[in-house]
Amino acid sequence: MVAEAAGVSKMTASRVLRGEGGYSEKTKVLVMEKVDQLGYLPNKLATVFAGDQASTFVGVSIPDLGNEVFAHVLEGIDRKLGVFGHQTVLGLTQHTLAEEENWIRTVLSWQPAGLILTGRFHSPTAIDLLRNSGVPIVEIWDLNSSPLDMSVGINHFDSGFDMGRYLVGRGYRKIGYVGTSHDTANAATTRLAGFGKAVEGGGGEVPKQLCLHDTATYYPGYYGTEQLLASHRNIDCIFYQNDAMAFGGFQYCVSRGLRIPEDIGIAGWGDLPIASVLPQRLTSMHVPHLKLGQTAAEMMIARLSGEPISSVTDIGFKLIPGSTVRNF
Amino acid sequence: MVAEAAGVSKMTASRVLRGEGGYSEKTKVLVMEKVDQLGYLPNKLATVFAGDQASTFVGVSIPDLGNEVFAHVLEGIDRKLGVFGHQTVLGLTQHTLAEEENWIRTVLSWQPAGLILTGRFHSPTAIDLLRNSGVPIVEIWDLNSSPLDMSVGINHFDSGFDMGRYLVGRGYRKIGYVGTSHDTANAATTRLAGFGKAVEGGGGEVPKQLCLHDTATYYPGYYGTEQLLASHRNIDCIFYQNDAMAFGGFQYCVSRGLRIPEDIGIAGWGDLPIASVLPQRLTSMHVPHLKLGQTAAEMMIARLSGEPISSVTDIGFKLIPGSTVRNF
DNA sequence: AGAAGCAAAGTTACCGGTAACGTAAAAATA
DNA sequence: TATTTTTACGTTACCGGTAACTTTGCTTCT
Repeated sequence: MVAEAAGVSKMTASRVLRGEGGYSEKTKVLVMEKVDQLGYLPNKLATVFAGDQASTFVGVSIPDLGNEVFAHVLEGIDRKLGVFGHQTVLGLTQHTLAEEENWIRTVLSWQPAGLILTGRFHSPTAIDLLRNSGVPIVEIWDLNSSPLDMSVGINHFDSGFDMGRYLVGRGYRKIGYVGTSHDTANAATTRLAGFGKAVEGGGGEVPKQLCLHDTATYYPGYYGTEQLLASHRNIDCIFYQNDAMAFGGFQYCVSRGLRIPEDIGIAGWGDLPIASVLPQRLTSMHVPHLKLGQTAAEMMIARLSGEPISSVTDIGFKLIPGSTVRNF
Repeated sequence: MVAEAAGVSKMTASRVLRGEGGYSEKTKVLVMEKVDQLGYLPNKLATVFAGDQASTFVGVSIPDLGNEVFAHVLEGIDRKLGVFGHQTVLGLTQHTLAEEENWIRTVLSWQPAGLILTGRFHSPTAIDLLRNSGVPIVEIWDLNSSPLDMSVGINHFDSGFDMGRYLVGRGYRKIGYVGTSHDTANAATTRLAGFGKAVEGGGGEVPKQLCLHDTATYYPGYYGTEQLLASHRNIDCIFYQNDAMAFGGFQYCVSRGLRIPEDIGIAGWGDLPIASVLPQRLTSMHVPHLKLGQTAAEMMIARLSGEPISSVTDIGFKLIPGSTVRNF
């Protein structure tokens, strides 16, 4: 420690730095002088390593940032964590459990205060690691009713089901789905399952078009729609993985001269900002992304400070009728 | 260290774990057995703290993630860093130097391998901290020709200037600007300065509409356009801070029955994915965001491994003519 | 058989903080 | 004035790894 250049023991310097008392005013001034002079910064590694202080890292895994939804969730998390003096260690898992597992191993070796993971599916090894680590864990996005530790999110199956029931209720029967596909089951998969159940239960069918290994954004929505419509006849409505894809699909339909909702209905999911400026209000499903992230961070903080909290929080969703599906 | 449960000294266990030799096969098996059994994970804090190994953290500061541009840059950085075994410690600075300074102080106390900072403006204290720390630093986004250490990005003044000259060349003279505004000068400010110079130098003028403390995305583009057009007459073209805002403005103009580009020209910036699905090709400025992030990470890695690199990389931009400005 | 060489360990010290305890001098009290 | 208490420090040990050095026991060679 450089502050012994002030001619005191490092213990005294440590006391001054932490302001815990037990030193004279004279000594304090002397030490602080040297601190300024040398631009001394404490080494947090040492404190945390010695176990004298808890770590302030929180590992946060996110599938990808090309999807606005996750970018907002991450923003919510990091902002809230920052307020409480915690730092985010980011991990982009690219929708694969193997990447997640690797990242978990690495982050755990850094002795984090906790982990926030997107999704409720993890590799068996990852689950072992997590259980063994003993650190607080929040699983987000896909509500896990029996979480490893804590969970915040929504029930994606139900949200898909509700949308399916709504569209069937509007009289649609051949409702296409356009989304992306990855190696790992995820929330979108669950949503689609719920959607399919509702539509098929209502006497309809769901032709699917999955854009493999693509990011759920505008252009895949555009070309996915093109492919879907080329391979199926009489589709009367399309449900998209999210609003960005729905917007891409919307533009494709418009470019083909299709009237919305007269010729074809369009439904998105997520209620992203872009929906606020479309010529028609997009039928969608509102999910409070930023709040979800903030809640995850708050649950983590609460757990770290020993406050009692319920381990599962359903953040809820709300169907937005919009005008891109018919409303007879 | 738990592996001494195997009945060997911790040094022997350490040797086995690192595979550096000097132990018998029997001992190796014994130790590895215990490792598996106990789910042992090495404590990186200890290794790095002792100085026996370099840290694998890289601090990355980003203004906000609501702006897709930065989300993509971050994605590029994190992916590339991950490939080389480094972790991103995120800092969202909310466009303020004070936040950045606080974050820098905290991250430096964690002994990071390096820092990647967005922008070339930093508080004086921050600059002191950075200089003193001795860690490699990459300033991104806004090209800094005399960087603290390294810099990757584009010359925003020039990119604004080029766009201004282009629009003047298309015959526009009263070209509005819609963007956001924050306490700190940033790349958008610089861009606007270049734009203003070109337009005014060409005999035009630039009425401005700045959305204070808002995120540069769709809706501010929409309402900013409304305000701009309400407070100025005869605006023949609008230049936006980015494509998302331009899209919001585009929608506002369409909703008002304005024809594009006949009644009003629209120019964005950044060439975001959304531009790929619009009914008209948006006039914009292409910037390789993902590549920018990757390059930043590569420069950092190169510096860390002692490879010689040039400290300033101009990643370049390219004007996309599009069809939202007239093309006579 | 004795010396030399080598493989397979063990020992010690250190990184930079802080807890816990020790101590000398000054201040308060008897 | 003698004794206790308090203030203002200093010392030692520890966190979990690893570098550098030492020790032990077994081969191998002369």
